[in-house]
Amino acid sequence: MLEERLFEHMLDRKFILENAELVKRNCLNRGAKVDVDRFVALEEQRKKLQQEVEELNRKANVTSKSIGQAKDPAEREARKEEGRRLREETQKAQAEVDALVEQIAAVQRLIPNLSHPEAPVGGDDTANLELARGKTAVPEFDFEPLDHVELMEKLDLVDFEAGAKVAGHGFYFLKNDAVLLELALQQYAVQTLLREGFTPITTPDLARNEVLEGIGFIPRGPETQIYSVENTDLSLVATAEITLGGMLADTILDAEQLPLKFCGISHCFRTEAGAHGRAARGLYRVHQFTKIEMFAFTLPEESEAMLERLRGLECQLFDGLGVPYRVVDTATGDLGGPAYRKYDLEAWMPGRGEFGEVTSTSNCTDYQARRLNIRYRTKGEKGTRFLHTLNGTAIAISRALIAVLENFQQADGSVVIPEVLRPWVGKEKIG
RNA sequence: GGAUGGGUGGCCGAGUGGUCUAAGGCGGCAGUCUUGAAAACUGCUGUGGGCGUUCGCUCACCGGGGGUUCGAAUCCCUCCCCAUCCGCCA
Repeated sequence: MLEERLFEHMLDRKFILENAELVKRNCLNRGAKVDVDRFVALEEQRKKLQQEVEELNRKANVTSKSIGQAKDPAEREARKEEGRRLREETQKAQAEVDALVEQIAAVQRLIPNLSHPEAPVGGDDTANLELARGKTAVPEFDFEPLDHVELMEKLDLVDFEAGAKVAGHGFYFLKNDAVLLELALQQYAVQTLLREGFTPITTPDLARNEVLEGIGFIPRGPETQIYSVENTDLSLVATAEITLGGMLADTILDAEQLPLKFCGISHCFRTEAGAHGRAARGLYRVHQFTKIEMFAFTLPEESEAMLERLRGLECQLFDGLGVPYRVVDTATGDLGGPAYRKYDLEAWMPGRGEFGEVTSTSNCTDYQARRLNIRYRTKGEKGTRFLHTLNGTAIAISRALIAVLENFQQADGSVVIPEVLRPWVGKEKIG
């Protein structure tokens, strides 16, 4: 019961007002510096002023309506004057409200989603909690394993120099069997999800900034990860999550239609501002890659089960590939703005000798739905409610390539193709 | 890129300055009838907010923003989107 109420008003102004302490604690856990008290004070002031505006509006409406009926010209003039006075007053009060709303929104934008009670509390990724390991054991090599950059260059699978020449550092050309591998990984992911009832979709690679903001990105912020297109309100998408969520913006669905599950294929563009140096070698942190993304719209009471399902699918995909990985429950400080709970899959990367993130799945509850105005209607019930959105990586090509190549490398420098990919690659081995 | 026509409630669609309520239809819900269902008939039926002890009252919303006016779906400006045709093009 309590939880249901929680979802219903999550992070709208009323909820924040009525649960200021809870919101404050959550901001602290997430490392979000937000002045919740100021929000409450401003919002209370706004509510009072808003009521005054509405009362003035009501009076002005009454006056206006009476003019059409007044016969006497002098009487009409007098009422017009009264109307003018009222409208002027309204405008003044409204301007005050607008100014308040702007200040309130500025604070509100900084407030992250609530957090799942079981999500590990902590400031950053060092507080993340390992939940499980994949079916495949971390490989023991009887030789010194190469990292994917060395492997790919030896096998003529990539051209980083040409990428840098054409588009700058962080861009690359895939070549030869790497291209077949990319296509195979796409097929493998899409075919798997098709069997699970997902609707395959290719999406635009650009989106309006409004949509980016609805999903929770800040396109023109100082630390943005987003490429903006000059002289437009468009940005290159950092993930198909943006376009898939935006696809249903301003939509009211019937409850029976839910859940909707999409499997989107798009390119992803990231500036990676300030991320140079650390783990930046090769394909790990690049400005462009292809990604197969899962996205689900669900009823509020079904989103937690859906998150487990998306995580299960990610495990299934990487178990199927034969790539060793661990599942991590993301700590509150590392959740970002929209996620209520997030699991990452981290694949073993022999070249680095450590685990590296390859997928991420989040339950964003109604945080994105509220900002994008995506609701549902239940038969026989009055009104509408915000639905829940979830996203999860099926396969991010660049990082999946690292994991596959590094784990399947042989002593002679060749790479065995995972069995599930062979139908599309058309061979058993590269090199 | 050029031309033209459009954007109205869950959907379709009327509405070019003022009768309190955005016509009508479809869909949906309820009722009558029926053994049950369908059909027919009758009634109800937009979203969000505020106030009020049930009934209710009220504000905003006709693609977005701005303007004219006492009063705008309607007039003006601007932007966006959609359709059709032409041009260009993978």
